[in-house]
Amino acid sequence: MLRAVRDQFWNKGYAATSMDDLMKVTGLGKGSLYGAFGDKHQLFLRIFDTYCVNSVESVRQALEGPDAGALERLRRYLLGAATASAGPSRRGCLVARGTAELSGQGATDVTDRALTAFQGIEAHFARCLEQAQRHGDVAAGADPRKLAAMLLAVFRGLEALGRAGMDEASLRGMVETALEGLPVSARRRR
Amino acid sequence: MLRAVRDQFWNKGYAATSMDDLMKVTGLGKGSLYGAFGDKHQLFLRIFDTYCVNSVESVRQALEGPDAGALERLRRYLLGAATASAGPSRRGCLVARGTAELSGQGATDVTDRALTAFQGIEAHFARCLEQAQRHGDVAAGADPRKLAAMLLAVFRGLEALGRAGMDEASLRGMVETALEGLPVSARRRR
DNA sequence: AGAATGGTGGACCGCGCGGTCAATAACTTT
DNA sequence: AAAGTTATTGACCGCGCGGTCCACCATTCT
Repeated sequence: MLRAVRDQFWNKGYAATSMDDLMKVTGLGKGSLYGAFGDKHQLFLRIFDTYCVNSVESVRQALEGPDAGALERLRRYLLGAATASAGPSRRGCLVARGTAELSGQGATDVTDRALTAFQGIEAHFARCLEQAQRHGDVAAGADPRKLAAMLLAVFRGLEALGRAGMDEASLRGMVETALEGLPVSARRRR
Repeated sequence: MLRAVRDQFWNKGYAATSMDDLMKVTGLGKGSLYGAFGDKHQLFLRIFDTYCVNSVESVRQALEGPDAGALERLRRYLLGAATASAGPSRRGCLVARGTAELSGQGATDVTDRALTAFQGIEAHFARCLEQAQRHGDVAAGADPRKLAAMLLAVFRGLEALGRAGMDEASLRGMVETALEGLPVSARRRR
């Protein structure tokens, strides 16, 4: 049922979603919604929060594994994100949409959660890069955290560009180019 | 006067901006607005369009110059974007905000303009990188268009992360890291 | 000067919004 | 089975929305 609410916000945005929409989509009466969550904003926040947590968790799962395949897992994850952002599935990422819409009118509760999520994702990228470094796929001298931060920017860029309708091939190309730019350990350099 | 409308949309978003807000901010009567533009959506589109054109143009201007300083100009531009995205100025980029809010309910007129703008910016990045390549700051074998696309992703990522409240130092770091990843011509490699 | 013209303002419209609340249904307890 | 208790409902509220429309006034033409 929370999922239905989430999809509604996800598809139409915060302001464009009315409480009647939410009634229709959940099958619940208006009073029940207000009784359980108190507010449209609070309801959104609830949805947004679990979405953020899930996002970070799904990144963790996707990157989990032995040192050997770490870089490849990261690559696959980012390419998957590129494909997902591009498809005419259209909806993109709720975190991006929510922050874009609600930042700037004092909704620090929203942006704070988004920031935390982004930092969580960045941390997982960094851990994955450390693994890759340990395995020798990334140069020993490199700073995994800096690289992770930069890949996070690319990651969010994919989402933004995908929303504008950029095609899948271009987005995947960006990922490849970014990964090619990672410092490779000397013995692996072509 | 169009500037006042633009600022309103820019600060509050599309859905959250009412026609009364626009009346107040322009000093015009409602009938005048409708007489001149016909519609809230059309009015937004008008604003959005010129904003897109101006954005691309401002990139062009920022990157214009001799081959010698091309890479440095690009670097400065991206660092400036990082700083601008981070400040508690808050408003960020109207293209990003508009596409995030309006993509997905068939508003292809909005996303099309945004996509065109992004491609224009990418093209200017690529031209600048070609210059840098000609001057020997970028490896001869590299593909400036691919690099430009990747930097575009970083660029849009900065905006998205800045909106979530990420601090300026982090954003600037991402730019530096991305630029360090560019293939440097052999004779300049440390 | 007076008539014709067209751009302008803001009262006005119906609607759908976020939010409330008393009536009611469903379930628990004895 | 009856009483008590909690959860659910949808009619209802006032408001502010996007959009319309006409009286008004400044300008121009004769």
